[in-house]
This record gives sequence, structure tokens and C-alpha cells, in this order.
Amino acid sequence: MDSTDQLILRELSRNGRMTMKELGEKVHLTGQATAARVLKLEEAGIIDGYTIRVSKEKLGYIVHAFVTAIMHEPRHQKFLDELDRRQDTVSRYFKTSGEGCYLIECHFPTHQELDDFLNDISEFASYKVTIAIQQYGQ
Amino acid sequence: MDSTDQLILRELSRNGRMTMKELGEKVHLTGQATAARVLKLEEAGIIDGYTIRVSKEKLGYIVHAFVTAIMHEPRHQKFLDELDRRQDTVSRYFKTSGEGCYLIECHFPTHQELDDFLNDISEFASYKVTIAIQQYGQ
DNA sequence: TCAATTCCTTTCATTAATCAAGTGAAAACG
DNA sequence: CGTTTTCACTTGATTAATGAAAGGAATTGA
Repeated sequence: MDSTDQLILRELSRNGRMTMKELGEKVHLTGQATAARVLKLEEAGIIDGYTIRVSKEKLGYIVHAFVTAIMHEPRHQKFLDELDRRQDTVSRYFKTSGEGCYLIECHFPTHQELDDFLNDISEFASYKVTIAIQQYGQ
Repeated sequence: MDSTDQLILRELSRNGRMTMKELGEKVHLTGQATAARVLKLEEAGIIDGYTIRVSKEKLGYIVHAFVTAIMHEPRHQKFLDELDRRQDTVSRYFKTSGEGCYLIECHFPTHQELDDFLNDISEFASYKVTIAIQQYGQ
């Protein structure tokens, strides 16, 4: 991990579909040398994969919420199954220490759907909801 | 946005560097037809860009924290500047309604660095810290 | 019924990725 | 100190993907 590798990570973060030739020009290497470095970063697990940023807003999911769940019971599996079943709304979730047991990042088309979600999980957990009004970074 | 477009989004989320030919095979179209659909999704802003997943852990940032900031004063600019200055640790932050004013997702090499960060922001805000122990999804 | 439009395929030229050598500099070792 | 190994890179040849153009089928609307 030298400064060239850091630059590669920064450029690929900005455009992960850049050609190796183009990326090579940015870091002053040939496409072949650049591809070799990228392969190493992949093999080291530093580059964990390539994705797209999907605009949830453009897809009509305009409610962006973070739900902190505080579990009622020690058995969490049915709760986690519910989260996995809702892949359309639940984009990521974390087991946490601190306030709650889980922090769930989710997107909904309307507040009604958020309400439905909260009703569903209230079987397993109490919750606190934080609504994201504006996102910065990334 | 038909089912083919949805499949395209799913496949590109899994591998954003897939060739159009390969993606076309997944969605039963030629590479050219697939590329045309992808271009439309880009122009509609649904595909907001291409990125890499960078493993913060592999880079030595093993502490993953969500910091809820409750501002002392109405002027937030100096606080936001501080967050922007810390691009190495602050990956995203949100203006929120709910518990706090801002929710900050950040990564640190050690708890010491987290402590330094908290000391820095305590000038502007009180805070609550939630540590992510395990991530699911994405 | 007849354009106009959309969405796709096919074909071909262009461009990029990949593979195989080959070079040079630094590191490892007798 | 000299030799060899290793590493990161470049160059050149081959293979694959992309982009542009042309054309065909299905859909829409006057």
C-alpha cells in the first residue's frame, strides 16, 4: 500500500468502471501495470468488490431511516429473518454495542411503509427511529 | 423500470465491473442492448455511479462507530468543516431528525483515535456512540 | 393503413484487456 | 564483491469488449 495504491483506491471509488488504461494515466502507469496492482488489492481483500450506487430516491424510496432495535428476548433469529426478508427496504444492519442491539438502515416509499415495518418488528423489539434528512459524503 | 432493469441493478450491485456481454447473458439480451439499458438507467440517475467496496478492516480501521451528535449551538458550519476535514475516518454523515442533529458513520484504527475524535467534536456537540460489532447486508 | 417510435439483433471497425516476453533495479545470498 | 533472485514495470501480440451503423419486428397514434 503505497501512495499509488491509495490513489487507485480513490479513483476507483469515484469511478469503479474506469478502464485500466484510463486509471493508468491517472497514476502514471501503463494499463497492464495498473491492472496488476488492482489485482493485488483485490487478492488482499482491500478491494472487496465492485458496485453501483443506486439512487433510492429516484426509485421512489424517499424515507431514509435508521432504526435502533432493543430486543425483548435473547432469541434473535426470527427478527433477523424478518430483516433479511425485507431486502427491498433494509439496506444494511449492524449488531451494535451501545444504545440498542441492532442498528438498521432502511428506505421506504412512504411513512406508511415505515409504520408497517415498525409494527412488524415491535413483535421482537422496542425501537427508536432516526430519520435522515440530508446525506453528506460518499 | 421493468423486471429486466431490476435484474440489471441487482447484478451490477453484485459486480459493478461485469462486462456488458456478461451482464447481457444474465438478463438474456445482447451486450449492446444491455449497454443501452444501463445508459438509460445512468441518465435517469437511478444508477448514480460506480464504486468499489473498500475493506476498512483490511486497511487497519477496525473500530466502526456511529456517533449521534447533539449540537450545543445553532451555528454548525465549523462542526461540519471538522467532519469534512476527517475524510479518512468519517465515511458518511446525515442531518437527522430524532434523537440528535447529526448521525456520523466513522472508522478508526484504534479506540484512542475514536477518543481523539470525540474530544474534537465535544467542542461543538454532545454525543452518543454506538459501536458496530458486526455488519450484515451489502 | 401508413408513418413514427421503441427495442432489439447483427455486423463491422475500433478500442481495451489479457497474455507472454523481456528489461532494469533493488534485495538476498554465497 | 559478484551472482542470482525477485519485483515492478514496459513492450508487443492476441483476444475480447465496446461503439456505431443498419435493419427488422412489435407498438403507437394520426
